[in-house]
Amino acid sequence: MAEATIRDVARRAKVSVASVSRALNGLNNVRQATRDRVIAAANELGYVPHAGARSLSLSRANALGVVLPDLHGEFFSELVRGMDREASRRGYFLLLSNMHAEGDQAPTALRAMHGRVDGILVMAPHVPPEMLEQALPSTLPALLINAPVEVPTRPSIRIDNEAGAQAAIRHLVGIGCRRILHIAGPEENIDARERAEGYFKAMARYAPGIEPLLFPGNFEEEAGEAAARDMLSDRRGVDGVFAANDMMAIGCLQTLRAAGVQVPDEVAIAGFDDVPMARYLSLTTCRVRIAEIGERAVARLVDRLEGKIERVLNERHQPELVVRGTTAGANSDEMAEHGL
Amino acid sequence: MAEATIRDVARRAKVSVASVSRALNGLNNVRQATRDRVIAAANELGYVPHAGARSLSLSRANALGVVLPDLHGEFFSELVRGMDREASRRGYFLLLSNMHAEGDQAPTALRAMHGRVDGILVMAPHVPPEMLEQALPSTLPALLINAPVEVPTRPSIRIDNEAGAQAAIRHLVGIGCRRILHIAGPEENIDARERAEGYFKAMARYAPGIEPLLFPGNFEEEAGEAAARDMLSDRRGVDGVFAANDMMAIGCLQTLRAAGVQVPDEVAIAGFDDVPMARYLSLTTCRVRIAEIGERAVARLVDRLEGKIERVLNERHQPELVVRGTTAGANSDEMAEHGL
DNA sequence: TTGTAAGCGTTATCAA
DNA sequence: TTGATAACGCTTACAA
Repeated sequence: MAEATIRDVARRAKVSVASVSRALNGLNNVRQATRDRVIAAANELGYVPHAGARSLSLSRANALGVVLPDLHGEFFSELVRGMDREASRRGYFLLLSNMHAEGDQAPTALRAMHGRVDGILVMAPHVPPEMLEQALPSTLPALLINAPVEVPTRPSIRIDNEAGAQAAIRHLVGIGCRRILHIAGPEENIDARERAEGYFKAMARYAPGIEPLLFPGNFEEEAGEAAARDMLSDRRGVDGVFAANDMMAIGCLQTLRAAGVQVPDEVAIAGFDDVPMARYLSLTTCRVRIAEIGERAVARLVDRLEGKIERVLNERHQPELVVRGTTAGANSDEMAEHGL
Repeated sequence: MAEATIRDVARRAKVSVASVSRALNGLNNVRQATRDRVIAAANELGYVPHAGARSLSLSRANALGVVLPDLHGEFFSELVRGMDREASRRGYFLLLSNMHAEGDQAPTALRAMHGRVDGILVMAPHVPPEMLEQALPSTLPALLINAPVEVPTRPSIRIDNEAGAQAAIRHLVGIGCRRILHIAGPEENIDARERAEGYFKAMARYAPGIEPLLFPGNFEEEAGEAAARDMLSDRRGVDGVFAANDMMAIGCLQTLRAAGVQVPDEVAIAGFDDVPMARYLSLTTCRVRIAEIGERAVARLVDRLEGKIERVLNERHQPELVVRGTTAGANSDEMAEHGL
């Protein structure tokens, strides 16, 4: 049998479709007896309202589009988990569309969302802003997550990468590191660029006169391994490593340890993100509460959809330095307490 | 300005809406000149078809509903990643709805999908089958992932937990373990139950006469730690551990090692899942290719939606034993090669 | 309090 | 090859 429609219910309850709609949506201009009849009929028929038709009529879909690049494990799930949590709290569905980093999939994915979502959450750390601006349907409210730059006209939420990097360097210097190497992320990635920027600024500030050392990476574990091998062949006096993300920090850590280098005694290591593995390897890192970012993103978008005006347009998520074994030198706590 | 509709395009191109629809959808019964005019007009107006209206008219939404419980990190993202990959390949969107383990959210979530998706993928390892069957809209094609039992009328995809458990035990016995402890998962979880079942069967088969040892757990790391503490206080001759998932295996491993127990020499440990961390900790485990399950699930559902009949109704995903350091005894490879 | 009917933005049928 | 027009399933004026 085909699914029952509102007309079937109306027929069965011997009322008009309008009354069915009113009764089922809890409007008060309907007699109790009528409402009861309608509800009974709906139950008997196993009637479920057709969300598509409903949203066409109401011109709102109660769904949010989520456009993400190919993300690495934890980052993806945490982000979506946070979004989902807040979305279901607010009564919205999430419509997912991964766009693969390359290609011109972004515009396509965004267009296809028109008419099925009320707003979109876009994460595109690699897409140039003008391309993004062009691809975004002008009428569809959007919130940008980690966009390469703050598009002035679009609300956004970003990680405060510089603050995180500064905290990490400050801490490394605080436990006595001087020649600190930065394993950088991919150049086209805004987070990577900002973390490097934070590194340079922090070095100038906390370790003035000491020349910064950069090793180019790509956020993959192998890059950290490569950096470690490089150090093993020519140490250049490096006594600290700040990697642009945890995976590279982990690669570096494992390779150094395997070669017999004492961490943190000879070389201290800090990462960025606080992936679950960081805790197991006791890696010092800048914690990014990804789920929280997802929640905030949804909350802000829904607020806007529901007419609440925003005070802040561009929000920054503050990472939190988590000190663990890879930097926990003998007297680190004490030194940290003394402000450096 | 409001979004342009098909009527605006029609007006601008001086044709009927029917022609616009035909032209834009690539039907061939439209003159080239007309098509050009329509396309030009559409571009000028920045016209994007309204997916909701389209799907109402076509009575198909090009979207799949995904109903998942609260999953732990890697499992969730891998599953969704696999689904998304296949879905975008096939031209479908994913509509996400986490249902939280408790509550009667399942029926609600499922109902709300009516009219916005063409089929649903449901994962509900904890929901009793009759409740599930009742909640599933009878007209909406569904594919069950890890359902508690194979509902005969519903296609499903499951992990072959028994096979995985048997392989693990066989391997442990093969490297010389005899008194093997099983750290079980939650009782209401079908995977956990099947893994325990596999453990019992395999013990009877590969270590006949040796009494099985069970420690109740809940898939959380802490349960593994508790099991380890239990062993530390009373070893009972345990020389092998098979945990129902990696997290518990990891908890056990860390706690034993911290207490100075040599793994694998004194106690060998194997888990289940092959979470990313397993590789770092060199944990032997049964690999479940989660993304692959997601892909298969989408592929099968879409096939069905598109009229391809299925030969297999209930499919089992075969885990693969991955031997690593926590069981790699001196002569394990050799013994494994000799078939035991 | 109820019913009739006009939308919402498409596609598809049927004539022309 | 085109255009009117009736669906699709719902909500909501407007009338009664």
